[in-house]
Amino acid sequence: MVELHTARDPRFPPLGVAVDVVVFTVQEGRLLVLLTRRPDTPPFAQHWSLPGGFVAPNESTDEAAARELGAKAGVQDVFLEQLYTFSAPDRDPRSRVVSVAYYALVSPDRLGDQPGARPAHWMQVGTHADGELHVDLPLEPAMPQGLAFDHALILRTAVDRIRGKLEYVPIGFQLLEPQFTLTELQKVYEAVLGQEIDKRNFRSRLLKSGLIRQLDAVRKGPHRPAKLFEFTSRTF
Amino acid sequence: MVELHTARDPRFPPLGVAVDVVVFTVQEGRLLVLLTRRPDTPPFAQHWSLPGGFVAPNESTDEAAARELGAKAGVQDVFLEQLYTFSAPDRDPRSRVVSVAYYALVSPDRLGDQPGARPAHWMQVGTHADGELHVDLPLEPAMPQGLAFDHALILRTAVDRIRGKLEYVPIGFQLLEPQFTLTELQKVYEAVLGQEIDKRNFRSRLLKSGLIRQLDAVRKGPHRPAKLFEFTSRTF
DNA sequence: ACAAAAGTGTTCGCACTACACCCATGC
DNA sequence: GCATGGGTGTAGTGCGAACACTTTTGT
Repeated sequence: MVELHTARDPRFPPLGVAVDVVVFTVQEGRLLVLLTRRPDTPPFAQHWSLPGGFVAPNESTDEAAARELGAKAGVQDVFLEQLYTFSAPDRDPRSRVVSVAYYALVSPDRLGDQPGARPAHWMQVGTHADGELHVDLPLEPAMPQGLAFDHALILRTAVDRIRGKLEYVPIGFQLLEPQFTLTELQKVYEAVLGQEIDKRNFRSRLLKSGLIRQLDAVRKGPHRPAKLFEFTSRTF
Repeated sequence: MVELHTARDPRFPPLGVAVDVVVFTVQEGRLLVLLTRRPDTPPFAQHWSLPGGFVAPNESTDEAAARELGAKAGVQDVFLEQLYTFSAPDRDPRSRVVSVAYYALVSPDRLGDQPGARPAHWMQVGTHADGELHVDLPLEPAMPQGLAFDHALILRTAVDRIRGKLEYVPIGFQLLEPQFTLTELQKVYEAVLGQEIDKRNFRSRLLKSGLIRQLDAVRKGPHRPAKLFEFTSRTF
């Protein structure tokens, strides 16, 4: 802890502390992550990067992450949890910056306009057959490849986390509107996990779990209407 | 991230960054945690606290935690993982300090002398019937009660983590010598989980898992000798 | 009537739980 | 021979995995 110095010990100067937020959503069966464009100046000029920013003196990293989420994605009161802290001394080539990474889950209906000053876009996170991830960065001419800083590592860590967590914590509903059909819920699971799920097993498991409750309404579509469900509790 | 300023933006000054390490060991069926004594000066004068210290400019938090572990507990090359980052603005009343907490698992045979300048002691972590934790702090006269800073929260987070992790990752062997008996392993599990385990179920589960291999040696004692085992891999 | 998505049950194997007695050794 | 910890098996139950066809609606 803090014993080695009282005010400032020159061997241990304060460091830059930032938050980076991996914002996920699922649309049309695809897992999407929000990326922003780096400025035209080095380092990583014009690369894509995770939204993030420095922590202010009077706020926790949780608050800084929530603030970033509002500023860059235009959303509030969404699922947001700490992921991991990345601290390699050279992760930012300009100066020492420790990044406390967060991940957020946002349902498409809560996505507002993106008020960010620089462009922010939703990119699909795909899974190769060998388990490797790839982000579908647009291949504009002369577009730099790869994510800025160590953001590819942060993204991979975040995807691993939500996949592991999805299997034993009901976080899937964070990516859906309050009312949903079982097929919609299954599509979310499949998008996050990157693999298909058996429909009958999925449905019986969810119904037995007591996590969801059937409503008296249906979603009409071009075919047979689907029963609507809601989660029994929005907190857990 | 770094985009908001290049060198230094006065709204986002650098912050103190420290590591705190929750070092666990198991001895005689008791889960122990290493605590150090705060100095005689505020804040938290003479309170017990987790070992920790500031992060140097040229090291990662992983390296800082390993360095702390060597300095305060006298051990190297032990299991050490990042736990969580604690960042409440007022968690250190003197100045803003963000703490990246780690937890370590050390087997008793690897514990060396404690080279720390101030006293460090192993305190038992017990579990009440209602699930609450308690640390058996020595009740010296005029001894301040409770851990310094937010260290009670960090400890509780660490205990929850190793309990959850023990059930699906083989971390138990980190707390044992390379060769061990099944009873010794079971005692470790019971100490960490804070509850008793059925002997037959425990043994059949471990043997079926393939994680351990029986050796041709036995541990002699005052009674029937016990077969010795080792873990099939020391990495996972 | 046809296309498309919704909805539904059974079997099988495995893992977890509960539970009680004999065995090998030192003293 | 006795005290002490080491070592073993079975029955019951619940959960996840595999697997294919019928139903309902819109067009």
